[in-house]
Amino acid sequence: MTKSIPPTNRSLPIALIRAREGVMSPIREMLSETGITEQQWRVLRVLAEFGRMDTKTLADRSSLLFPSLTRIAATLRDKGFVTQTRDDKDRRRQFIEITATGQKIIDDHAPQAAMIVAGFKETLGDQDYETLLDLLTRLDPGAQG
Amino acid sequence: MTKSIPPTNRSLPIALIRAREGVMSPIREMLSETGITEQQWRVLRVLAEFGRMDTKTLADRSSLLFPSLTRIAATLRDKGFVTQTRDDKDRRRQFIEITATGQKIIDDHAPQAAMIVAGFKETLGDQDYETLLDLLTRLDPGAQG
DNA sequence: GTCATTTCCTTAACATGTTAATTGTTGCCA
DNA sequence: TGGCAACAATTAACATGTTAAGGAAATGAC
Repeated sequence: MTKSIPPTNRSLPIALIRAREGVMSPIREMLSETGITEQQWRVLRVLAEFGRMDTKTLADRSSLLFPSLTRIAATLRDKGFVTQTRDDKDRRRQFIEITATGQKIIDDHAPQAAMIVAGFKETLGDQDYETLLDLLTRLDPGAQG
Repeated sequence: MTKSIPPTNRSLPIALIRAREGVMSPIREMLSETGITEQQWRVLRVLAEFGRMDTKTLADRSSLLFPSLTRIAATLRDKGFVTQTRDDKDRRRQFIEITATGQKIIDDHAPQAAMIVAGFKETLGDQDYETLLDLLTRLDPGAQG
């Protein structure tokens, strides 16, 4: 019994990629009319949910690496969806806040996003859906617990 | 009861991203010494498992889009890990095959990859691991069933 | 106070993801 | 056979992922 890697059709990394693609495809389609990307949407959602915060916290909550967030923040600022302000007490740090224009993007598309997610919840069933979220969380070393 | 999107910590797309990052991080670390990327590894694995095949099938089995595969195939060819040959009967099509050098990359690192995956299997337990794979597959519209 | 260290953020460089446009071939059919 | 639709693959353009290096500001030892 050799210890070879599993066939690709039962590979966890590939399964994760395909599932993500399946979930993101309709969301990307929905976002295409807004002109913002999936990651920009994620940043706006975090800002809408938690309010003004520093860049490190934002990167963590958005699951983005710093270099990506730097670019995305610049893009969103240029589009007028967020504002960037320096921390006067520590001028290295920076705070980011969603604007009314950015909030409108969220408000206008949140219902449709909710419907898409509800569709997947229905596909799996409420119980399996929660089970899936729990199992995924257990693969995330950053999750507390 | 407003129908708003779920908080980001119970968001399916974000949970998928974080789980993928948790799983891929040690695999990327393992691959860093080989000089190939995670996607290049995936392509080589598919070729090692199924043998010579046309580009469309390879893209499908590797879960890669065509433009990505074009670049990756060129990179792997330059590194001597795969060969590309035109189909004489239909000169639009192309076949890709792993070389002995490429196969050696797989052979040399497959055990370590297997150990990493086994670690996650142990983390979740055999039962939950299989459950997770099943649930993920149900989110993939490309999966038959 | 000064300098090395640390921290936060940005840039750089390269690979991939994504969509759209383009090129080269094949097949069809009037 | 001539022309057009369909197809395979590439290229282009832009955004992000990833790692490494760089720059500015704060911290701490002395």
